[in-house]
Amino acid sequence: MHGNHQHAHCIEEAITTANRICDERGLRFTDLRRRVLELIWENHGSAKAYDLLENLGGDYSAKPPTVYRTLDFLQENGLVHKINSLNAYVGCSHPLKHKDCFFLICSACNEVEECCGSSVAEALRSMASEQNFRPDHTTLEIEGRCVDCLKASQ
Amino acid sequence: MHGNHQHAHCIEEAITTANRICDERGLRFTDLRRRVLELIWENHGSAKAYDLLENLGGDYSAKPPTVYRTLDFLQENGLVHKINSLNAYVGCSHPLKHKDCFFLICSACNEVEECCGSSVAEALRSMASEQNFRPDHTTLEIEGRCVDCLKASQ
DNA sequence: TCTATAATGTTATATTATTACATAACCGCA
DNA sequence: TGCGGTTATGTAATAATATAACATTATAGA
Repeated sequence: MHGNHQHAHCIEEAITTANRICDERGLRFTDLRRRVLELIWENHGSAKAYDLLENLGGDYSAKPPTVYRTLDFLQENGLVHKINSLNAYVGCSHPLKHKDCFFLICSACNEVEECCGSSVAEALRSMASEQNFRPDHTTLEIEGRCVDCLKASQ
Repeated sequence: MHGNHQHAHCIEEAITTANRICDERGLRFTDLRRRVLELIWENHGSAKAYDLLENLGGDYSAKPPTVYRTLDFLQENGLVHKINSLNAYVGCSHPLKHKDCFFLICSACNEVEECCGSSVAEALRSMASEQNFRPDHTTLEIEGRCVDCLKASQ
C-alpha cells in the first residue's frame, strides 16, 4: 500500500462502488455522504470523526450529528468500518464481500489493511461452535508493523 | 458462568492473585487498586470507568484520573483487560497466562468470557506471517449469545 | 402541487479520557 | 529517626468522542 500508487484511483473506485450499491438499494448517495466517504478515503489510514467534521467545512455547517449520522449510514451499508481500538473509521476495501473481515493496523505508518475470509474466520467459527456461542459480530484488530515499515527500519 | 456459583470466591481469588503478582514484581497493591479490582470483579460482566468512579465513593474522593490511572496500572500488570468495543473493563481470569486471549461477549446477559490460546491464536499467527506483518497487540472481541442465554430463549 | 419520508441542521448534553500540577505516602539510607 | 527521592493519589480543568431531541429542508412519488 506504501509508496507510489495512483491513490486518486482508490478514491474514485470507492465512490463509484458506493454509488452503485446505493442505487441498487434505492438509497441516496447524497453530496454529504459522498464527501465524507471521499475524506475517509483520502489515504489508507483511518479517519477520526472530528477530523472529518473539520474537513467538511465549506457548504457543510458540520456539527457532530452530521458526521456521525453519515458514518452510521456508511457503516450500515458496508462502505466503512469502525476501528474500535482507535475510535476511527476506514473505508471498506470490498463492500458486499466483507464478511468476517479483520484489520492489520500499522503503528508506524498508520495504514490499515482490511483482510477477509481465510483460515482465521474458520478458526473463529469452530471455536465459537465448540463453546456453543453464537457470534453476531466480531471485532478483530491487529496492531503491529506492516512489511514495508519493517523493511524500512532495517 | 451463569446461575449459582460462589462468586465471592472469584473475587477473593482475583485479589489474592493480584496481591501475589504485585509482591513478585515489587509493586504496591494499594487499597485503591484492590478496591477497583474488587469492583471490576463484582460480576462477570464488564465495568465502565465512570461506574467504578461512582462506586468507589467513601474514603476515595474519586475523580476521573484516579480511576483511569488505576485501570492503567491493572492493565499494565495483566490484571484487567479493556474491551474496546464496549469502552469497558473486565478482570483477567488468568493473569500471567493471558497471551493471545480473546473475549466472548454475551449481548443478552452481558457476561464476558475470556478465552486463550487454541487454534484461533495459531490461525492469527500464521495469517500474520503470510502477510509479513508483525503483530504487537490483538483486539479480538466477539459479541453474540452465550450458550446459557441461547438455551434460556428457547 | 401536495404530501409523506428521508436527510440534514441545530442546540444541548452525555460519555469517555487526558493534561498538568499539587499533595501525600512510602522506602531506602545516612 | 529524619532526610530526600520516588511512587501514588488528589484536584481542577479540559479534551475527545458520541448521542438525544427537536427544527428545517430536500426529495420522490401520488
